[in-house]
Amino acid sequence: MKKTTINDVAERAGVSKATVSAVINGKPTVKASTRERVLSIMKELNFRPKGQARNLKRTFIDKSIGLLIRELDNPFYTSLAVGVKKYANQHNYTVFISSSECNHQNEEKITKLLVAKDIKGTIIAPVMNGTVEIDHLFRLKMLNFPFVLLEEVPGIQANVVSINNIDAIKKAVKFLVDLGHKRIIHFSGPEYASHAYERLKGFRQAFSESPLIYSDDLIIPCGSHFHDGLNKGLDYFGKKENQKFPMAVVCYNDVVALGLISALQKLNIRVPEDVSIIGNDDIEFARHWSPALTTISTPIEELGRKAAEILIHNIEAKERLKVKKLVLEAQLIIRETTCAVKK
Amino acid sequence: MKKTTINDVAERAGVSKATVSAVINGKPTVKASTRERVLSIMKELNFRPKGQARNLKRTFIDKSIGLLIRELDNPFYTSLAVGVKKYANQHNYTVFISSSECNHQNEEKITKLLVAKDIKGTIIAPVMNGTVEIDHLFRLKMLNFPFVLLEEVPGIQANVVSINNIDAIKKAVKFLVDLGHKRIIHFSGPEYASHAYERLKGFRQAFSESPLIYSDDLIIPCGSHFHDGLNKGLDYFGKKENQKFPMAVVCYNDVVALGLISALQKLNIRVPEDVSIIGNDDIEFARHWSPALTTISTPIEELGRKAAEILIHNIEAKERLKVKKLVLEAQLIIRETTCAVKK
DNA sequence: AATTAAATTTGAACCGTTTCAATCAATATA
DNA sequence: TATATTGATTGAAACGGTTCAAATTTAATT
Repeated sequence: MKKTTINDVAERAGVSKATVSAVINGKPTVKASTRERVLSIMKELNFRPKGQARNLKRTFIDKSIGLLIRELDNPFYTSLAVGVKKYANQHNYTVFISSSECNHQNEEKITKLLVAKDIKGTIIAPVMNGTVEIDHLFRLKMLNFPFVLLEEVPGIQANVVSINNIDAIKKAVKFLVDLGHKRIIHFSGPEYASHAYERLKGFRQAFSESPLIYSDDLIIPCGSHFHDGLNKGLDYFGKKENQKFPMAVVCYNDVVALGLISALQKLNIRVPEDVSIIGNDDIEFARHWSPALTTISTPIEELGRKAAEILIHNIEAKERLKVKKLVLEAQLIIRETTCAVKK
Repeated sequence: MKKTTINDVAERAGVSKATVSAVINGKPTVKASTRERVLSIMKELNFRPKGQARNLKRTFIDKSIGLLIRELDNPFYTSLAVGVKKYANQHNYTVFISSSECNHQNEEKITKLLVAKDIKGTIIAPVMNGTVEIDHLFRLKMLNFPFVLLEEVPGIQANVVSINNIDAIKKAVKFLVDLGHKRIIHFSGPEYASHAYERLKGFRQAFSESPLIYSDDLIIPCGSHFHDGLNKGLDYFGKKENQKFPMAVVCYNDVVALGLISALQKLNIRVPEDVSIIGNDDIEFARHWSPALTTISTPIEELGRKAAEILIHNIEAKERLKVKKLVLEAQLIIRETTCAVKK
């Protein structure tokens, strides 16, 4: 069962394929009656001219980049996309976003498609759940397909723009320690998301640089959504043995932190007097919540903008460029969900 | 300044282009030393094999659809994308999202790219700011490129899946009227977004079906973000002459409604005793806010799923299909930001 | 060294369009 | 009526890869 081609249309219409082509492209030279006939046969045969073949001969100015994210409904990636888009649009590039949903197969499939479709380059937030798979990245390098990673991938020499998540969490923990907190726990993010992993790592490192002693039960596996924070919060703080106040929780992200606050309100536990809370991302809701959320502000939009900048620079470069690594710093924003421990 | 092609590489490496092709595709038949040589020349010449040309001959299973949205950072489109993605992934399709940012030129450019890249079809949330431009949609029809619209576009006979926004707002207004409200205003959305326009239209129609009398100053132009609701709220209710309580506000969307609530809290105006508020979308935050937001729940994810279903059905259909129109109904969710007017 | 088998490489056809100089048809002009 | 002009159509050559049967080279066997 072959697809119908321009030849089929031409034959059926009793004209040459050059004429059909002229109709497709709206050339004014073709006679009205011919055009009508060809058009109706195109419709009848459900003819879809193959874009790939068309672009082979004609010169089609095509400025397009990909943005391969991990999750669609994570505000982190929304901000990121906004940053990418702003820079890209200024430079006349169209961006196509696709999500791997943290599945490696998907990531691979998407990169293949980007290459197949002759997208000019892509930004990738790589899936990194335990085992690192990098074959597809090597492939991109072999094909000289420009890309920039939003995270360092072991074994791959490539452009990376990332946020210093480890340091960010360390700042948060240090802040709490300085406030006199002795009991600090972490509501951690989805395992597959590697910035979640980094935040976890930062949490551990912070302990080793403080008088506190780390133990694995300080990590409460949570997730990335409001209901994760809410449910895990109800679950954890619903148990009497966990209510050793005052204490503090560093959350994977703001949405989880807000969910946790709701949980604590339902349980009549005071924020911040009983439990201090620190979020991560500084989404718009964070500052408007009551109490306003203390959080770590990661320059996400900036991250996107920088990534786009490097990518587009690579795409348009004549010569081969040196690989570039860029690390953006996060910042602690102190609001109302943290307070000092009373002596 | 020509691009380097497979011929350049072949010549430089002293092999035939068939061999270079074999290297590109990782065929195991090529001798290791040859592979190395070719590879290094590919790198030296910065050779990027043209995907379009590659796919001409080989058979590459390519299941991809586009999703053309209006705004990146609008939760409406995030939910929509999730719905589309769920259905698409089940059927092995990859979705590429791109945003027009409500600019017509962009919309046109994106559709052109989708066609050029041989994406198999697309879902479109058309920009509709006043003047309707439909040339690009006609073009899609001519090329038999499958698409489904998320809104009826006058003059275009196409698949449409939409939400009955008009009726949704009418339900909201009727509910308020039944509660005894006499003064009901509308914080309207961005002018370019046509569902914002529909909601406005529903608001007007609701008046004509009630004892109330419509007047244009009941419409407060606002926007779609939290800060829009917040700032407009402070602005409007900061003025003494607008404080005719009790009254009610129907908001363009939830985020605006939540912003408005924050504004009222700052102004020490009670919700819902002084001002009843109704949102739109039923985002996750709505139910968790305090007070929990009364809102209109639009089946957004369902909208996306249905659109994807129809699109993919069209893509895979052998014969030409009849155009399909589907309207999904919204539902009023009563929570804590609305109350009856005391006699 | 001759023969056979296995490993590499290659020439030429092909994929489905666009392009454009050349041709053919229709109309206007002398 | 012959000729020039304009309008429509077309044939054949690209475009930049992939494919695969056939040719060539290298290694193994007798």
